[in-house]
Amino acid sequence: MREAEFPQIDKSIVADDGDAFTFCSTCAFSRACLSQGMDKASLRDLHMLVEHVGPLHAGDHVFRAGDPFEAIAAVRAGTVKTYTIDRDGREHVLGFHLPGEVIGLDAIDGDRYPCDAIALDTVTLCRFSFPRISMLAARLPGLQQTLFKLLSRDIGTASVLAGDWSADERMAAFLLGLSRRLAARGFSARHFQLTMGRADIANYLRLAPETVSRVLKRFQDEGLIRVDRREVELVAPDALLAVAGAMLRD
Amino acid sequence: MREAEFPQIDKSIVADDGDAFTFCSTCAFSRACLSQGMDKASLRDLHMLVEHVGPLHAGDHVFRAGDPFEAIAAVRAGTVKTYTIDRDGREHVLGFHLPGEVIGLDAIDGDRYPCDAIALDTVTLCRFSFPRISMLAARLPGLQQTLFKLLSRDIGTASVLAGDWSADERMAAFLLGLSRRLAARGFSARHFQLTMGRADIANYLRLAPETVSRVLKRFQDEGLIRVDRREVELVAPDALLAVAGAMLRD
DNA sequence: CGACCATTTGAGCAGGGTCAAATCAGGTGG
DNA sequence: CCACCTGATTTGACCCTGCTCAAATGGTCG
Repeated sequence: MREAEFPQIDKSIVADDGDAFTFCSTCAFSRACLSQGMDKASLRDLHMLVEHVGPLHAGDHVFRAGDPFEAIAAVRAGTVKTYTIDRDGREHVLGFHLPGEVIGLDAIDGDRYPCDAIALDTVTLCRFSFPRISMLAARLPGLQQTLFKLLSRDIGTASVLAGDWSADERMAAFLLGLSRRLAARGFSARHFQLTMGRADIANYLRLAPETVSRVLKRFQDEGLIRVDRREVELVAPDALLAVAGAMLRD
Repeated sequence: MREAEFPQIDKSIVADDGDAFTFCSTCAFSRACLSQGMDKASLRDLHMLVEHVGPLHAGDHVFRAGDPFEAIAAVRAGTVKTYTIDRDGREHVLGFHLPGEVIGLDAIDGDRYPCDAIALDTVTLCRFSFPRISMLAARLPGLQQTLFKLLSRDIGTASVLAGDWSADERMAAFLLGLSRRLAARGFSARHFQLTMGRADIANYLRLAPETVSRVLKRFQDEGLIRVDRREVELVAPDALLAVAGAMLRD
């Protein structure tokens, strides 16, 4: 049922020398590398150092804060939440990572992961040893560029979230952001499941869970969305975009 | 007067073949590269593609949002503010960049700078063509690693700022952050000048200027700091750290 | 001295947080 | 098949931090 919704994950590639191999086309690397015109031999080199992980189940950790940093990982299926627990015991949700997205990049600086990564549902991953992928990146300009871009993009994302936006702006941008990211992977942009609870959404958006609940309800009353439990339908995405305002359009 | 406060900027290096050249030791690259044990010949290669820029004066732009992205830059002297102006005309201060820090990293993803960078006082820079430094990074593992780390660190910094901290926590962390960064470059950790106005600080911390003013005053009344105009003295850094709490210690 | 700008100070307001209670979906056991 | 338990979500009432608006202060430079 859930599986059926997934777009094709793997892609068959025939290398120039005639050798065929299978490449997971969900992970950011393959997509980015393919789009950067990386040749097939290089794709195969990249493929060689991938370690497929999972399936993990809801609540399983991908890595924990303090673990020695060895690898970054691309989500193939499911949702991963990254978060920290500060000295006062408060949790800070850093992000939700959908299929195709890469986690662990913030660990490069420092030799340990600075946050926890936990599966919110059934998750599979591609794991890339960081020393090895750096080494490969030195040989493959396209890969190096891809890594630089992934890192750079995360800076931008974090900066936007750091802005002083209203609860409405945050919520609207969050929904549209999910929608766009899901659409980019072949899922429906209009109708999707929230894989995380209200408390996680609230924490991520720096709001109280009660506020998330109220804003969602108001959005529904205003005809912008329809929500039922964790199921969301964007009824008027354009109106939602207007609410998100500068947070998305900048 | 101001100049005298600056620690030594340039460092003389004698390459293995006996050639001597001067290397600016303020910029993050040289520091990081030196500490990564990069050999002298490589340092010279890096030095070859540096373009020294400036001095720029308060109000001069280093680059503007929308300019084609060509280069990243390390601040040698002065303070650079990065900010965006959103569709509603509101300014969002992204950061203040002190000597030794690198700007333009968030432009790598996308072919244009996503923000404006403006000098707050007299600024000099080292400019590195990005295509050329990437190419060099492919040859020099230490440089590639340095770039990855710089990018990764900025993700972490932005994530912390995105948290939901109180005005007191933000202000305390801001002051201590400046202090630490200045100290790392050889300036006094206890006594320094704010090169930015209250409005900029407020905007950066997502507070109102009035709140910044009030919090600073209260910190002074409580004996944590002494402020006069733009001059700050950290009277009780440890107490300030306690106020910053999890924002800095995590 | 006077204009100008940044900063401070004061008073009042409100967005969103907190606390507590009600509701509801899903899982369990009878 | 239904009562019951559990944890998530919603709803209501109230409060507080930090914002807004406005006016005062004070330093700087012609």
